[in-house]
Amino acid sequence: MQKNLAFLLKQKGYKLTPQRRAVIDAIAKSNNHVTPAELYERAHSEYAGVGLVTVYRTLKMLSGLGLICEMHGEGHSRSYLLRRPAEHHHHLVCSNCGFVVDFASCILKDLEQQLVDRTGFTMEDHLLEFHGRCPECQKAK
Amino acid sequence: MQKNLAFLLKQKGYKLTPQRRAVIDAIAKSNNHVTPAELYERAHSEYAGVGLVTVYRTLKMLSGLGLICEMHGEGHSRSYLLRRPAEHHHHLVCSNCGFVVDFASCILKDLEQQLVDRTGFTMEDHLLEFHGRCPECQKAK
DNA sequence: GCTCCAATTGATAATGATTTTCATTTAACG
DNA sequence: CGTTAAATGAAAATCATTATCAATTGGAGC
Repeated sequence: MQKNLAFLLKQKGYKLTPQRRAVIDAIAKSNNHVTPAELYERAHSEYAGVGLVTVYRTLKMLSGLGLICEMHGEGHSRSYLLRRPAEHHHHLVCSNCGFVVDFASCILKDLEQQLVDRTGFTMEDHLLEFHGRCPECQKAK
Repeated sequence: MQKNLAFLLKQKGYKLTPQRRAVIDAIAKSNNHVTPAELYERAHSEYAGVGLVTVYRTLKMLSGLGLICEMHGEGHSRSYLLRRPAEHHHHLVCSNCGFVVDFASCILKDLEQQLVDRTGFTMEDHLLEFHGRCPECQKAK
């Protein structure tokens, strides 16, 4: 289990229940994005006392704390989740197997400034994802 | 009603029903992105013979033809839709009122190439959205 | 105009993801 | 230990979206 995550939870005044432990464990162990349902399956098999509802609640909490982040897919439009490498970053996702590569890019700063100048918007956030085929899946096909 | 859209439909071998007319009208008239539910409301009030199911079906068809495109939001994660200015482009969305500015940007080509070189992925698509406050909403607040 | 047939339709039911409700349990504190 | 607010699971409630299916209809050919 990720000591830092668990510790941070306590710090923020959240109780550290075995259910949350199980969910956090399951996220920490997965090196891809996962759906709440998948996460439930994994967490539940480790510790039977975890319900799907609690998975949703825990994910919302972790998301609120900025410890995980949501994924937005192409066609699906169902929300996925992924562990976050702390700083601002973006995702490159394999459309076949779901493998995710994180990358940090501030190439957008220029573009952002151009848009601000042109439109008068104030910027809050942006969303950038690339979709393609990872090397493994290229071989497989 | 958008003559070009209706005409294109016919060209592609789709029947031009009054229901579809109403839905296309409603999209063409709205200058923001709209949910299927909103669209149903508008189309239905114009022509009562339009059901929600038909809205979904028509949207899927239009999307397949590349005449409209889906939006992926921040928190919501429900799929939105917007009329499309034909070519590849991205969106700048006001997080308050939903006003959308389209912009074309190929600034991503460089980044895309970098990622290809570094990861071995083949690229299929990407998703880029900026979120902020439009000038109107800045004033209002 | 009329006929005909595949395409289209709406009502309804089904599905699937997420949220709410609520009575019960429990972590963390003293 | 005892207390208490927070957290829990089960079940029901909400949503958005899709599938089913019998009835309707656009439009090509006459």
